Parts: sequence; structure tokens; C-alpha cells
Amino acid sequence: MSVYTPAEVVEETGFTLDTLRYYEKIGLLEPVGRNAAGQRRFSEQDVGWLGTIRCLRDTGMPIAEMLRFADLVRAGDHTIPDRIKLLEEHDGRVREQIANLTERQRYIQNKISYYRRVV
Amino acid sequence: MSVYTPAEVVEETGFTLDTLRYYEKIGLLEPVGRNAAGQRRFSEQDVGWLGTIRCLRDTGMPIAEMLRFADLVRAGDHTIPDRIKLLEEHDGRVREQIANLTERQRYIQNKISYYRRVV
DNA sequence: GGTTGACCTGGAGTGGGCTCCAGGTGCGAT
DNA sequence: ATCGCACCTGGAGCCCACTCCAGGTCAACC
Repeated sequence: MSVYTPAEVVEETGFTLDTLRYYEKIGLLEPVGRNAAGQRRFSEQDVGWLGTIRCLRDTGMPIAEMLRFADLVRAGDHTIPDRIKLLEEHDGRVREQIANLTERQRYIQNKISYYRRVV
Repeated sequence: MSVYTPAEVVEETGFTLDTLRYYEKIGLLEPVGRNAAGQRRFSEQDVGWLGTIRCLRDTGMPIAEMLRFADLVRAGDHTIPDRIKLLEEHDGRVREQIANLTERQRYIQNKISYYRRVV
């Protein structure tokens, strides 16, 4: 079972070290294991969880809701229906975001076309 | 040439009155006309511009860049090529956003499917 | 003529999400 | 042994984009 140094996790996840510490501090990450010198050694699991965090964050989920999700995950398998519900609601919001962006994009592209005709 | 009261503009654009004042203060909106009592009376043009602002903002353009765009618009027709360039770059970022969201959405949906299979 | 309500101003405060800093530890290479 | 470097901590600071507030003006309706 391999472990990852902070630098490796930064490299793999794209989060900064400060952000990783921040996530641990607020409880989005469970207390990370340490070596003898007190330095963080992230588990495979930590890195996987960070992948999930990355995905949720990049789709605009606020930290407060990620915390709720983290709590559900920690509470055990009986919360899986709740997790499904949370993710489905989020999925709906992502859908809306995409629809919205696509619609706005049309406006921008029309504007560009208009400018091109004017020039 | 009709004018709009603050309340009407709030209604039409979805911005709050505070936000409209803020946009005027920072120069994203040119100084808005006033009636005898000093109250704002927005022109058709103001409302149109706010529509553009809404679109750019909702697609994630930072205020600093909207200000640059506003400056170009004010500088006259010879800046149209620059405006095209700015909007095209923004359009590219919107494209990326959509692609990114779509990709992340797959992950979320896979997660949901996985949970469903487990339950 | 009094009250309500929409509006005004300048300036302070908020919230989210980091980001930076000072001061310190421990390890490996020269 | 001493240097550089990756890492540690608690806490302060920052940036963005608003949002709120106190105290005031004016017009309109009852």
C-alpha cells in the first residue's frame, strides 16, 4: 500500500499544498497520516477522494455541500441513498450550467458575427 | 425614447439595485441619466448593455475584463477588431468550460450508477 | 399634513475560498 | 558541519463581487 508525499499529491491532483492543508483543516479531508517527522503521507484512498473533490469542486459544488457529502461517506453504507440524492441534485445543476453556458455562448457568437459583418 | 426606473431595470435584468449602483460606480456602466430628483433613469441602451454584461458575467468573465471590453466599446468603432479578439478568446474559454463540465458530469453519473448497483 | 415607499449617498462589512507569512524541524548532499 | 530544501504550524491577509447600512430626499396617496 503505497503512500504519497505532499509534493506528489500536488502534482497528481493539481491542488496546491496550502489548499490540501486547508481541506484537511476544515475536515474535507480526514486527518492525513504522518511519518516519524510529522510530515504528511497521503494514502491511495486520500488521493482517490481528492479526485472526487476535484470533480465536485470543478462543477461548482460549494465546500459546505462537499462537507455534507464527506459526512455521508464517513457515516457508512446506509447513507448511499442520500449520496445518490445529493449527487443527482448536483448533476441537475451541472446540466443547467451546461445549458446556460451553451445558450449564452450563442449570444456571444452572434455578437462576434455581427462585429465581423460591421468591420 | 423610453427610460426605465431602477425597479424596472432590476426586474428586466435580474441584477439587484445595489449591483447596478456598484457597476456604475466602478465604471462598467457609464454614468446613468437622472431625473430632476436625482433618481436614475436608465436608457434603452443602458438596458441593452446590461444584457451583454449579464451574458459575459454568467459565462464567467471577470469584472476586470468586462471593464476592458467596456473601454473598447467606448473608444469607438476602430476597436471592433480588438473586441472580436476579446470575445473570441472568451468564447474559447466558454467552450473549455462546457467541455470540462461535460467530462466531469460523466464521472458524477458513473458514481451515481455505481452507488445504484451497490444499494 | 403625515406616512409610506422608492430612491439617493458614501462607506463599511460579508462570504467564499483560498494564499501567504514567520518562525521552526529534520534530512540528504557537499 | 552546514547548506538547501521539503515540510511543519497557527494565524493573518487577500481577492472578488457584491451586500448592507445609516441617514437623507422627494412624490404620492390617504
